[in-house]
Amino acid sequence: MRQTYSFLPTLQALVACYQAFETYSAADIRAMGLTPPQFDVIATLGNTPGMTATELGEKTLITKGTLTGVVDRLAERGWVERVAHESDRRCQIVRLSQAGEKLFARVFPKHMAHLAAAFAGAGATDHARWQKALNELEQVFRKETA
Amino acid sequence: MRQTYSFLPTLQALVACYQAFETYSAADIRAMGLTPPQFDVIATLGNTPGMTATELGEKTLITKGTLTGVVDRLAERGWVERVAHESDRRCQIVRLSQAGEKLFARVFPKHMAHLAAAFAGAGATDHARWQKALNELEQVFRKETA
DNA sequence: TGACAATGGTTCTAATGCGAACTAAATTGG
DNA sequence: CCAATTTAGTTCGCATTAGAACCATTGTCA
Repeated sequence: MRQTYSFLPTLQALVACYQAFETYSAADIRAMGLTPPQFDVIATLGNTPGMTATELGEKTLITKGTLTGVVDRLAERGWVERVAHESDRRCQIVRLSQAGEKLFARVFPKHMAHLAAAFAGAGATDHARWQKALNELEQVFRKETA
Repeated sequence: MRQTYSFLPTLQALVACYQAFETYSAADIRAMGLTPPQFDVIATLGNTPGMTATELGEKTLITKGTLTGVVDRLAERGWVERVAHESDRRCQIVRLSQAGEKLFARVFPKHMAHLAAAFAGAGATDHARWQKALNELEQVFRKETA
């Protein structure tokens, strides 16, 4: 009777795939003393002059309530700093500190290499097919919300 | 220089797709007064005589440390119960209570309908293509771990 | 200009989430 | 048959997570 739902295998595959990625990626990130969201923020801020907290949340897919805490802990460790926005006093610009830049230079290439190792056998055709499938599937859930 | 990493768009698509699913699915589940992990447990236990906590964790992809708390809260509300395993005193069988069965009968079809609505336009060919892509991608991360 | 809605962040609560340390029970090897 | 190892669950510490309530600031519009 479970099989009346023909979409379940697709959803199970999506969740299993995402979990596998998370596990593979997070192990490497934690070994460097960071959490996945912390790494996301550092990676997003790297090679930029900084950005609004809202913009940072959009890029990292972290909700604003959560982002406050993540940035707090990164700021405590001296890797990011909050500076006032020039024209809009509601905004805060979040950017890497000097130490943050150094951290970025150390951990970002390292993690990219870790990911690249996993994709060693994949070609451009594979990536195109995967991206097409994922984008289609994403639209399945977005069209209902809109 | 970001573009030296040809796999990043694939990973971004995976994360975005998963997030879209989570958001779409969780909204419906929360509206029924449950959290996504709680729904997973209820759905997994439905139409079964119950199972070991380890087995439940494997099916729901919830780590054992987390599962303890999830089952605790479901047990407090009277939806699941823990019973001793017959031969192995280390194990506990987790199963739905009477109230849990009623809850399952109420929320499971409802949520399946919600998901089915999203997949309304998708055919068997689409599902086959999506599953193939997701399984391939999952193996990318698993082959390194093994 | 002055009520009023919209936006940007913080704070709060409840629930995950993971890894590591821990207890109890079962299994294995010699 | 006993010591050493494995397995099943719980507990703990720390960090995230979503959503709602909240404050301050900005934008809109009559």
